[in-house]
Amino acid sequence: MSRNRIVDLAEIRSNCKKCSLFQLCMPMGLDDNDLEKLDKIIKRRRPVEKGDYLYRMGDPFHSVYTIRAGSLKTYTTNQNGQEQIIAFHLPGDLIGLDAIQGEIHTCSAKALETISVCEIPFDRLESLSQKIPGLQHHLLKLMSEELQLEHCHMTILARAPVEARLASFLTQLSERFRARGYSATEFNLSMSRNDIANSLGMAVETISRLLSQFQEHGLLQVERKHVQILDMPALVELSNRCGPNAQNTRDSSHGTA
Amino acid sequence: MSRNRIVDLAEIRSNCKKCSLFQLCMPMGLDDNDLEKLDKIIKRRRPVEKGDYLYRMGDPFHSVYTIRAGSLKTYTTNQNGQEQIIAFHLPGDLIGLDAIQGEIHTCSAKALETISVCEIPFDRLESLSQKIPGLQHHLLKLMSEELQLEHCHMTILARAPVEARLASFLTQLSERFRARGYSATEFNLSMSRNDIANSLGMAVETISRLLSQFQEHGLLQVERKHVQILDMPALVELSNRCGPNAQNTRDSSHGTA
DNA sequence: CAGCCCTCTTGATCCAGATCAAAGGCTGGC
DNA sequence: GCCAGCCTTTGATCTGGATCAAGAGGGCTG
Repeated sequence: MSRNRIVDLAEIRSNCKKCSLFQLCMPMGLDDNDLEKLDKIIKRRRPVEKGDYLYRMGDPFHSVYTIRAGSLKTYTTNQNGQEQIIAFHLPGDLIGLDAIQGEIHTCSAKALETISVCEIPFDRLESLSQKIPGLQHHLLKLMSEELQLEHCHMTILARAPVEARLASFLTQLSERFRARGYSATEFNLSMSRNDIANSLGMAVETISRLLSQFQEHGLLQVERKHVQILDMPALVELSNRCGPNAQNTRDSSHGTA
Repeated sequence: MSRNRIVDLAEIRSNCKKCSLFQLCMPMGLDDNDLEKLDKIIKRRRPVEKGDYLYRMGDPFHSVYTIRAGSLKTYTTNQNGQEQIIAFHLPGDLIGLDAIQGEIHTCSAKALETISVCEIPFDRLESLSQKIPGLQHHLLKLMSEELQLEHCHMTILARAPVEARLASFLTQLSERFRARGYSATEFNLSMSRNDIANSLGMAVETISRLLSQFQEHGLLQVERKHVQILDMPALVELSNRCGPNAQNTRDSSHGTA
């Protein structure tokens, strides 16, 4: 199981200071002393296999997690057992902060592929951030950012036509890849069409149709999980157009507006 | 303008310790010493009139606000000028924390009626919470709670049929009134039907029709802004049923399932 | 007090996108 | 290497809720 992961494990043992994701997950401007303190409270965990849970809705809350590699989804489950995906998370993301209130996880976190994470016991993080002002600010900032992202997502869910939803999903993902030093125009989707549909409040069939349509219109190239964005400005334009008449804006020869 | 508000102003000048909302907006367990420190950084502001802004999207972020009386809505505006309501806020709510990241307000906050608020300069709140562990924890907890509420809202926006959306809105509002010591079954809606529709991702007409329908089914009594809930269990049931066949569950004689 | 405007309600129609159906492709297991 | 099962795509149909339309009621203004 872990035989072919020895290299990963070795890498995982490296400390915060050497971690390439450090700038994403933790505050700039911590001095070496603070860094060491932080490093001490972090537990490196064994990789989590695809489909496994980092935590489940209802679990007691003890730790938050930063993703070192791979991606995962967080989702809630309602009375009828239907799941609703809240967000997808990429390397550098800090997850679990939504469970501080109530001290019970209100989402489940499931790996979309094999992932590795750092576990940070929350009580220790909290007392550490009591001592390190930059850390406290960083935590608040991260939660604030999460709120902003969700506001954006809510806006999309409430009003946007399907084209805008998918375009928005793709451009946002692209932006996040760019921020992590990956290509912004070419990437692999770690989530299924079903997951995309779920997170955007749509049907799988609609996702599939739209991807084909986007490809036809020359916005992107899609082959199974692999996506190459060809016309980013058009996609961005589409994603902003949450109003009426959100059709192809590039080729206006047969546009409706 | 403020001539008929002298009494309010007097009340507003009272300090945190005497404030009836204190338990809602600030952490339990602060000792008198801490309380005084907190009290010192809080500015009491003149009432904000109905329709006025506490802050606007794009404004630089300096302060967070606790609502002392009245209610307001926060909303974002997209490229096309369409607004999307993020949330309604009641007395005791602390708002503005979503602007920490970026230090620019990403929502506008507009009074639904005349409100009074306490303004808390964020930098001072932050350094104070650096000294008072309970305060830091409280801030984190409040943001965590906000995240949870938004997850819930997102779930509703993504999937729920209109009956569930409205039922959920009403039961949540009821719950919040109860938490503030008001009646959970009889209250006035400070927001217009339009605002309700907007926040739930629906059309005004649908809100209107559903309210009539709920009334016909004996779930509630509604007269303009005034609402009296008659069958809370049924409403709760409706609101949980985010799945298919979310019709009247009480009278199963003509149910579809 | 009349008039206007704005919010709300109710009815009729329409359509975006869900659902139903069915046929490929991959992928993982044996 | 082959089979089973899932994921994805594409087409056909259906429907929930939006949109369009038209009053009705309330409240603010002059």
